[in-house]
Amino acid sequence: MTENPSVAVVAAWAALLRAERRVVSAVEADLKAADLLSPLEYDILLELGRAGAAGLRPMELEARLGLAQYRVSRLLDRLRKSGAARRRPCAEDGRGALVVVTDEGRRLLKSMWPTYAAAIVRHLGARLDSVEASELARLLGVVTREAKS
Amino acid sequence: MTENPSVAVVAAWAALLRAERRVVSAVEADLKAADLLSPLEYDILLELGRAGAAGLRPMELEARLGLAQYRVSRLLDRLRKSGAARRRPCAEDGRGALVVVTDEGRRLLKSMWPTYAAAIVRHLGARLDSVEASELARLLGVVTREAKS
DNA sequence: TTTATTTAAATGCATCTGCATATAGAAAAT
DNA sequence: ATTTTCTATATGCAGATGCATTTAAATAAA
Repeated sequence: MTENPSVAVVAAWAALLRAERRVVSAVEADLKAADLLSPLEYDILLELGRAGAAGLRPMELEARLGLAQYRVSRLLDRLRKSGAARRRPCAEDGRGALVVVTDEGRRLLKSMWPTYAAAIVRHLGARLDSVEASELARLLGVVTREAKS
Repeated sequence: MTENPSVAVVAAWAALLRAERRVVSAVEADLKAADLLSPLEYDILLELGRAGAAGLRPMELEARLGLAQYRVSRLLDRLRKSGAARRRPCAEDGRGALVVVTDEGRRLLKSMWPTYAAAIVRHLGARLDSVEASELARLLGVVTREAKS
């Protein structure tokens, strides 16, 4: 036990692994049952939607969602193939791409929300009161920000 | 927005996805860099270790870790192939298996801990004080237990 | 300029995951 | 006792992920 990495931290780590597996796979199952996109694909379309007609660079998506480069590349491939997104040439950088959500993508995004929201409530919301939910969001937010001083 | 699934719940959901991706992939990277097992494999060996010579049924692992049946089956395959676990016939149930950690598995488990603990501290612990860590563990624990009344 | 270095994105290949199903033994029904 | 149904685990196959590398363009160095 090297140097006791604080029992609480290890407990939080273990709980994070377990909670994520349980909740995410349950939500994913609900979405799949309704023949919809995965949460990750939803997130990408959401970002693209916010970016509007200007589109977004894959590297930007990579940074915002914290995904590996190749993963974004292939996720976009699939969204493109399914008709939810399309590419535009990038004026400032010839290597780059700009990815834009299509109308169909927007419709899909919108149509997913009721099911998605219901799944979130069912598998996460139903287990927390609103104070707990806020606190959980806050703590998880802290975790993804900069290291403590 | 179906019925406003409480902004806080959606925030917690989004934060859970992000935090898990960031922290888990960072820890996994540290383990991989040291040529060690994944956190999931560690967990399995840990459970097997606790079960001792009696071993554990795959279905029991499935339940404890919240994993899909086929996933456990293949994870055990690999642990077996790598020499960290082995099978014993199951007396009470001819269909079943009993999986036992090997000495090599125990050594591996033990040798992993310093690196694993350091990674947990680095990528999770360093961002939380001990009160926050406990609170996070508690809230994530609540999420994996039964639904609220 | 030409050449070297870096950066954005894509891709071949091996592994892993998820789904559906197979196998085989246990428990229940007849 | 047979047959049916159910349960525990494994597995073929398709799709996804991760790694390493490629391609092509941008930037820096010469």
